[in-house]
Formats: sequence, C-alpha cells, structure tokens
Amino acid sequence: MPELPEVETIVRGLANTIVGKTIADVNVRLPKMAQAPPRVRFERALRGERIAGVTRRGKYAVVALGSGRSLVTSLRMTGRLVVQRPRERDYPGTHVILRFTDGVRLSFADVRTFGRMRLVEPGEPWDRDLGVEPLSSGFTQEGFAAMLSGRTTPVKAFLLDQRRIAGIGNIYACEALWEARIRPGRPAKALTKAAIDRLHLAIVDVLTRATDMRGTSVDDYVDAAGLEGGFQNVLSVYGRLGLPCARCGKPIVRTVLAQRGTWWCRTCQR
DNA sequence: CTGAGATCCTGGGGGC
DNA sequence: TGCCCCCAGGATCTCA
Repeated sequence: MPELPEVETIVRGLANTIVGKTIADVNVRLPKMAQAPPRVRFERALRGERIAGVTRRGKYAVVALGSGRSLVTSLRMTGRLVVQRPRERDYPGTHVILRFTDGVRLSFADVRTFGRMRLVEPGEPWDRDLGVEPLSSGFTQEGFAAMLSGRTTPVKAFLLDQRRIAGIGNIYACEALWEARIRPGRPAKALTKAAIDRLHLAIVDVLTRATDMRGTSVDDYVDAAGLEGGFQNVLSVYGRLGLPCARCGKPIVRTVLAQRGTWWCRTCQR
C-alpha cells in the first residue's frame, strides 16, 4: 500500500522520465478511475498537454500540466503508476493509459480499482483537507504536541488521519510507534512530552529511511520503473507476527485498531 | 467536532 | 488436491 515513501519514489521516477513529454492520446478503460471537473472530458482535456512537473502531496502523486491543470492520482492499496516503453505489453489491470508523442506510455493499473485519477483545475483547492507534510519544516515538535493535546483517539488512529499529518499509512504508523516505544492504543492526549518528541523523531526517521530505500514492497507496490522497494527487509514490526522484537526479543503481537491490523511489542511499547 | 462503522474490490491465503 | 470463505486496507460517506 503506497504511503509517503512509496509515492515519493514513484514521483521521483516520473519526474525523471515523463517531464517535457506531450500527451498524444488517452485511453480510459474504466471510467470511474478517471474523474474530471463538470463539463470537462478527461481524455480530450489531456490530449496535447505537456507534462510540466511531477510532485507529491501526502500519498497523492501530482502531475502538473502545461495548461496549469493538474492530474492528481491516489493509488490507495494496489494502484500502480508505471512508465512503459513503446510496444511494451500492458500491465495486468491497466485502467488508464496516457500515451505520449514519442510512444512512451504512463499506465495507471489497479487490480482492486480503488485508486483514482482526478483532473483538477488551476487553483482548485483539492488538498484543502490534507494536513502537514511530515518531512517538511512545518512539522515541528511543538505543532505535533498541539495536534495531539486533548485528543482521546488512540495515537495510531491519529497518525492515520490524513487531515493532521499527510502521508502516514498503516506500515509506517506501526513502525514509528515501535521506534518511539509507544503502545498504539494509547490515547493521543496521554502521551508525555518526552514520548511526543520521541514519536515526532521516529516519524521523520522512519519516513526518511524508507524513502532512501525506495519504499516498502509487501504485496503490490512497485515504482514508476516497475521495481520493488527495499524497506520490507528492515521492518521492525509490520507483518512480523510471532517474530522476536529486535529490542527485547519478545514475540511481536497483532491486534486490530481503527479497523487496521496493528503489529507491536507488548513489552517495550508502553 | 469526534469517532465508529460501512463501503468499495479481488488476489491470495487459510482451513477443511 | 480442490474448493470455499474471508481478509487486506485508504479514503469517503453516514450516523450517533
């Protein structure tokens, strides 16, 4: 499931390969996957557009177009954005294809069809409800502490709330809480200042290390070139039910919190 | 406002 | 071996 490090890796790959290209035609095989503003036709609006840049906001990949419009893609769990050479075979489950004038294609594939591409008008505040970028200077210890204060919600549920911090998903929420030695079910407001600072540091550290390793491939994730990431080899808790905690040796447990599988160490996460 | 629960999907894994 | 069932999970919506 692509979270911030995976989307960042995809976006960097796209920035290196498709910027400057011009869209020759667009093929939408599953209409719900490709949304456009009222009275705008997705395929027709994109035809002839030049790719001006590719950036990331939270877990969204944002393709800036020459006209000032943007193509915002949410990959959800199994979505893939992959660049393909001319005549290269389509990925299984490809629902939207942008073909450039040089024959290269950008394919949007998703076996579960939860992902979405959305064409956005210039200046449209599509990311209004997204919180702070955790790897930006705007994510401070003080700001984080203020967000947590008074909240009764379990700290893990808080980390998954994209309106507060944008980009953390289930894998990195579990990993950051383990690194900070905090029990996932602990109410946000019950964290001490020391614990808040540990968690702030752990979030930045985990996301940075995972991005450096080009993300985590546990099931479906691949980057824009179709390559897997490397962080799945160094996970501390996620998916490691029964395996020994790297810190204390006790077995990792799995519980359910906020309707999500939650892996953690009962001994060293308090 | 806040939080809980349902919903969307289908490949793959577990159980028998 | 084969088949069935159920689960994974991000965003969005509804409801209390």
